[in-house]
Amino acid sequence: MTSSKKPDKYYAILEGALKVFAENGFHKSQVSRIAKEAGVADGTIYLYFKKKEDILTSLFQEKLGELVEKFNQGVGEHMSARAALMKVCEIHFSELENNIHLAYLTQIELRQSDMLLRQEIGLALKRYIILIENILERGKREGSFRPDFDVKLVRLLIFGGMDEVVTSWLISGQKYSLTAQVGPTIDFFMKGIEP
Amino acid sequence: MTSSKKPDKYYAILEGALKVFAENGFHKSQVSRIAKEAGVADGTIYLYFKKKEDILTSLFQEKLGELVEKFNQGVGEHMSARAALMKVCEIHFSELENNIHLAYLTQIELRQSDMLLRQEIGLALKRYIILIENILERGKREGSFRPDFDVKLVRLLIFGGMDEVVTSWLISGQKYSLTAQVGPTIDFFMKGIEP
Amino acid sequence: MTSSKKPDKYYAILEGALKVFAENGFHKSQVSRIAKEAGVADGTIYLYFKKKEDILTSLFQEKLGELVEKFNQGVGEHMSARAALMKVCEIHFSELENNIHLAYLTQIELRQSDMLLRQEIGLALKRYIILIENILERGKREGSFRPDFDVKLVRLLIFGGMDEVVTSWLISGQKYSLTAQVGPTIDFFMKGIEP
Amino acid sequence: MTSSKKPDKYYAILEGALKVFAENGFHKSQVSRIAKEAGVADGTIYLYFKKKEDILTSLFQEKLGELVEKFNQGVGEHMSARAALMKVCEIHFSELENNIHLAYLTQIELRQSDMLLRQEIGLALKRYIILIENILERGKREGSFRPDFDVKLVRLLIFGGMDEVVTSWLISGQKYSLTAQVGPTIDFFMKGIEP
DNA sequence: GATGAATGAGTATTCATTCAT
DNA sequence: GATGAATGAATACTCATTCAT
Repeated sequence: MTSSKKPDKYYAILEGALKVFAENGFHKSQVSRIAKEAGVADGTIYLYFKKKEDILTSLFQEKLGELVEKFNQGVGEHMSARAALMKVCEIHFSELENNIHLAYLTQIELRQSDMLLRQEIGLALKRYIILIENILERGKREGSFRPDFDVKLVRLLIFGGMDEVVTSWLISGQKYSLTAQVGPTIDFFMKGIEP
Repeated sequence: MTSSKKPDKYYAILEGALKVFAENGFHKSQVSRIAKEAGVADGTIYLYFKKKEDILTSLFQEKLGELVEKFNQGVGEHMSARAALMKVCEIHFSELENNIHLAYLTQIELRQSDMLLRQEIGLALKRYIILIENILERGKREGSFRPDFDVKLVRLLIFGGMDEVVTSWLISGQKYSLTAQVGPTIDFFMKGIEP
Repeated sequence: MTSSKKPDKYYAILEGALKVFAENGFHKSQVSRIAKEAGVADGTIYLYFKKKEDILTSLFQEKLGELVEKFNQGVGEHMSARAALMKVCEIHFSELENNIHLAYLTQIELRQSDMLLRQEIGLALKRYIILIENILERGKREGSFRPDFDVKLVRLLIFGGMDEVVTSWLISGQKYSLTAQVGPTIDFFMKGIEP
Repeated sequence: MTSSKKPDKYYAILEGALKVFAENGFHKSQVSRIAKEAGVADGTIYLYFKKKEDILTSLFQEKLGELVEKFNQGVGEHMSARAALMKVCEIHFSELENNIHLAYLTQIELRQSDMLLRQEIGLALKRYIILIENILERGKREGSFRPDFDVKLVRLLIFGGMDEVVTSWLISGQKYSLTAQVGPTIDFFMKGIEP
């Protein structure tokens, strides 16, 4: 349970920023627009954030933190490795399908060119990455997965695959159901394409 | 055969931009910096490109066009579907491993937030996408791949997987060999992780 | 006897301002910094002063008032005009030498560009000016000074001379004794440079 | 002869700044106002000056340079020391009386609180200072001045005196003739006030 | 075609001042 | 009286784009 020590306005600004960034992208978003969206004065933003970029960074950390939390709550140790992997994919797809602003944030804004930012994101995602790797290792131990694959590489391939599916769905205009792709996706991860 | 109708300066500017964008990112790159790098006057750029953004777009089109060309040249109809898929992965990894500026461009800059840009990129990549899909369909027909997977979905999963491997390699500081990952990657695509 | 009708906080703020202004100059001094220095809340300052500029004005008036008071107390009617003039110079130099913040205030901050402010300062200094003029006139009457100089002009020349000596001493980094200059200064005022 | 290497716009901006600074003071002068006064675009200013403050600095240097030049041209070695001193005072008073904007600049703006700036001004004035000291020393050698005064101190007293006379004249609203004060001023410097 | 000096629109950030508590 | 969180006006500076030469 995360006790929210931060004042309401902090979150109001983040929510405003989430909307404005999703609509215009970081660079085309004006601070004053975020302030208006959050219902505060321009200057108030600077009581909570040092620079415009800090809003983006904090937004990532808060939102990715929440997301990672959901993965950790949704996936239990009692599940079979395969079931756990499916759960991960379900949560990944459904959370983003149900929160289009968050989807924009993660699939589009997250890919900023700033190397520093990328590395911060990496940290925020670390727990998610570890969760997937743990499942893979557990599957190997339990014998439900092949014993001979490189966990780190496969983790990248699985994460990258899901990520691309979400991005494609987003860019295409969300014309189809993302959660409907969970089954076939897991099927591919498990069996590959070899007959 | 690409008959280069464009004057030398056009390409000089693109090469300058490739370097400058890779070093600073699109938004932090000044047009005058690109001009200096290309050895032309600031104003000259506007004889070849309408806006700063057009440089980026043209750069994508030229560079992705060359890349796609390499895929098409490297992958023959005579190859088995499996061999073709491996060839695709080989080219994908080796071309980016051998051209770090291009890698930055595709893995980092390509992910700018502009939706329009993303769609243009989609078009530039279309032939690559089709190439992969053709291989998948050929494999199905030939019986070397399973007959029951969704080609479009699997294409996303394969492309996304490779893409993530490249990005991870790039962000980590290119500490290991990217081409060494071709074998295990294709192995995963073929067999999945099921024992 | 100055009955201090003003509450302690009024003076606390002025002392804080004296320090902050001396360190940063008026324009680069933040009100909140003065508040912190004075140990009060930002808003409290506005219970005692209408605007930031008023702090400066009040500071001048208080400090110059004290200074003028010292001149009036130090210089008696019983003294010879020459002795009185020397006393003025002694007090002028020693008071500023012994209070470096006050020296910064009078020699640097006092010279702000605001015409209104300059005129207020003129008023605050009026009693000092009159004191000097009185001495000059008394000297003329007593016959200890020449009868044929313009009192107002000479007062400017004397005041300006002392002022420049102080400023020079301050800017040079207070490397030498200011009070040691009293003798030669008065000597020049009395005899000029003619042999 | 100073060959003006700088382009016209450089001087146009300085003249605009001289006017605007004199009217409003440095801190209350907007860059865009200076640009308008100079007949150039806002951005053009930054082709010639790095920061707003640089305009002020350059202005000082140019204007004080011109002024010092006039002193050096007006005062010859053939003059008696006394005549030379009178010439200095004449030029000092008449140049400022005839150029009210310059008077504001030197008497008001020059007294900014920035220590760095003050020291730059000191350098720009150095040649003037040396000129006065040379006259004083020549007078001592020639026997037309007393042999026993401190040149540096007397230079401060003379410069400070003249300076105060100018400032007083300026603040009072230029109600009287400044040049009419030359005679009595020199008289005081020569003879002091002793009978 | 080529130049690069000139343009001027656009915006993050600061900080004096207010006012609900 | 005292507080300090909130306000929002104000502006130096950048840089993509233009256009006279």
